[in-house]
Amino acid sequence: MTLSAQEPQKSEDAGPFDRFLCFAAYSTSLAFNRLYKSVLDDLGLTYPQYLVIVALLHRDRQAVSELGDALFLESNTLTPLIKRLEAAGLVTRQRDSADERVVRVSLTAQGRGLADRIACVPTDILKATGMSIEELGALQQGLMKLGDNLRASQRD
Amino acid sequence: MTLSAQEPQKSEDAGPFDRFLCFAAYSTSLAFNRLYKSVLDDLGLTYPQYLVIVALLHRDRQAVSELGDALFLESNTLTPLIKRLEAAGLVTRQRDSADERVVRVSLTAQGRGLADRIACVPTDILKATGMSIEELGALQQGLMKLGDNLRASQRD
DNA sequence: CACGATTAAATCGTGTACGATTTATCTAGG
DNA sequence: CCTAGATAAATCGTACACGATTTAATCGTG
Repeated sequence: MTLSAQEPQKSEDAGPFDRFLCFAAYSTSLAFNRLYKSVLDDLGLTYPQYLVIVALLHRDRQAVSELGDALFLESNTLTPLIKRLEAAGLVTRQRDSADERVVRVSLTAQGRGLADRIACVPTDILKATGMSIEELGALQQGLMKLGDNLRASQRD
Repeated sequence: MTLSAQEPQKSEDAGPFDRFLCFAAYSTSLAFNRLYKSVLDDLGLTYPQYLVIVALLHRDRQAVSELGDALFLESNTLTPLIKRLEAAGLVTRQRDSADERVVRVSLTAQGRGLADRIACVPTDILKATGMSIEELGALQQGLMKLGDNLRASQRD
C-alpha cells in the first residue's frame, strides 16, 4: 500500500481493507452520516433524530420499543435521544394509560411542521450519491438482505 | 406499517425507511458492529481498534494521519483510540524525529501476536452474512464506489 | 532570517451506540 | 389474590465520531 497523507485514497488503492465488505459498510455509513450532518444541521437534527421524526410522521404515538424495532435500536440509545427531541419541542412523551410500562412518543405541532423541510432531504442525498436509481436500488436490496442475515445470525 | 413489538421486522416489512438506501447502510453498519463486537470481545478489541491493528500489521510505523486516510477518520477520533491501544500494550506512539509534528504508531510484540487470532475473523463474519462471494463482492464494489462519491461530494 | 500560513496532533463538548443493570409494571400459575 | 417471572424504559459506564478550537512544528516567501 502506498498511501499518501495528502491525497485521500480511492477505491483503486483502498489499502489493506480492500477485501472487507464490513469496512465498506462501515466507511460508507460514516460518509452518509457526515453528509446527512451537513444537510440536517439546518433542521437542528442528527441523523438518528431525523429517523425518529420520519417514523413518527409515518405513524404517530409509537412506543419507544416500536421505534426501536423500526430503527434497530434499544431504549438505552433511544431514551436520551428522544429526551433531546422533547427538549427541542419536537415531540412529547407520555406513559400509556393502558400499560404504564410503555412510553408513547408523539409529534408536537412544531415537530409535524418539519415534514415539508424533511421532504426534500432524500433528493439532496440522492444527488450526492452520483449513482443511478438502478444501482442504488440494487445496493439497497443487497444491504437490507445482508442486514437481516447479520441480525438473524446475531440472535442465535 | 404494522410493526409488532415482539417480532423484529424483516425487509419485506421494513417500515417507512424502505426507500432509503442511507438507512440500509446505517442499519447494516450497526449490525456489522454488533456482530464484530461478539467476535472481537475475545481479543479485547473494538471494531475501529481492530481496523487500526490490521492496518499496522499491513504496514508498521504509520503516522496518525496515514491511519486516518486509511480508515476515513481524523485525529480527534484516532488519538484517544490509539491511546487506549497503547494502554492495552498493543502499540507504542512516538514523535517522528524528522518531523516532530508527526506521531508514528508501531505494534508491540504483543500487538503483532494478534495476527494469528485476527486471521480467522473475516471467515467468522463471512459465515454470518449468509450470502455468496459473488453477491458480497458486488455489494462491496457498490459500497466503495458509493462511499467515494459521498466523500467527494462532501469536499466541495 | 523572519513571520504569516500551513500542517499534524491533541483537546473539548455533544451525541450516538451498546452491554449490563435497575426500576416499575404487568401477567400467569398456584 | 399473590408472587415468580417477564416486559418496557431508564440508567450507568465505556467507546466511538465529529465540529471546532488549540498547540506545536514546519514551510514559504520576501
